[in-house]
Amino acid sequence: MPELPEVETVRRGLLPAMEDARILKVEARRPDLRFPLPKDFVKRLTGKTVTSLGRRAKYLLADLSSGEVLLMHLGMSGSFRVENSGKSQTPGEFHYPRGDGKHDHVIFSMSSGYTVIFNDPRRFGFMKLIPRERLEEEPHLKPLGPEPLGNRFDAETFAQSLQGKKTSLKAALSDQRIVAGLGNIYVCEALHRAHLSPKRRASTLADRKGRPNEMTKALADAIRFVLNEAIKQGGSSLRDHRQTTGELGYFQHHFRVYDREGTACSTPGCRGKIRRIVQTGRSTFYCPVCQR
DNA sequence: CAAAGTTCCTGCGAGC
DNA sequence: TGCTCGCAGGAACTTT
Repeated sequence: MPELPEVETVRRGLLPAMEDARILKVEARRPDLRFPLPKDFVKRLTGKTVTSLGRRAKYLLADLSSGEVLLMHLGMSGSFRVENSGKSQTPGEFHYPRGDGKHDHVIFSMSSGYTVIFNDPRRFGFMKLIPRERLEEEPHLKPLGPEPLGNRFDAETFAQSLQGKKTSLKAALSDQRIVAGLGNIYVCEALHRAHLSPKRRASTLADRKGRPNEMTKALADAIRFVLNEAIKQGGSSLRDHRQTTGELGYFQHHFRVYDREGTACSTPGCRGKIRRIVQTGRSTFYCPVCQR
């Protein structure tokens, strides 16, 4: 669930606690998340300073004074919370944990005075330590396509990667090699805003030479727009977190199609109704009238 | 019950 | 004909 805007929101929320702060203590309360924690995990982190906290697609990267990078992924249910003198706050108001502490798996005590707690009920998240000079070869990062909000993503490169693809636009946008960081929610939202059907062949967004057309530009713009809006709103709080009592992200109030099956399409003048279909095993929400 | 992100596996069909 | 490749679909991991 955490897609690019949620991960970016988490990153910003963690900055005051982590950036330029030393890790005084690490507690790993279980030996594994999705994968076993790295060997000597606690030892390799303790006493090190986080020199910067970055993001690539849905991954967080903490640069350490030891020359290693702590790579973190939230999986589907991972969250961080930041605590200080008994009070807790959410990083960027995203993903407030249930508060039972039951799934608090990794705890960092920082020299900033904050404690950073990684909570992940479903344990699809993971943490990994990588020497900085080997970041290029990291198997999780290597296949990733351009950052949608970065300079290397534009209609030209987008068209080139869609050229000749027989797969649907939904599948193409979900493919992290084409553009990195979108998940089910923002794929649906971007396609709706670009008025393009999730079932449309990806290759129709490039000409024979792989050049962009109006649709390519519209979709690239819609992707950037929807991600920027979501980041402004502090991300989305997701359906299986709706019972939580803490601060939430607000972007879900801006969903135009996601989880809105049967509701009227919000496109001005459109009389369509939002439909749900299943593509490559996942729900797709779209308007069959204004998305072509 | 299905939902989420990622990776891996199988099987189909198109095209060479 | 037989091979490779792209793509679809499903399984797996886990919990509410």
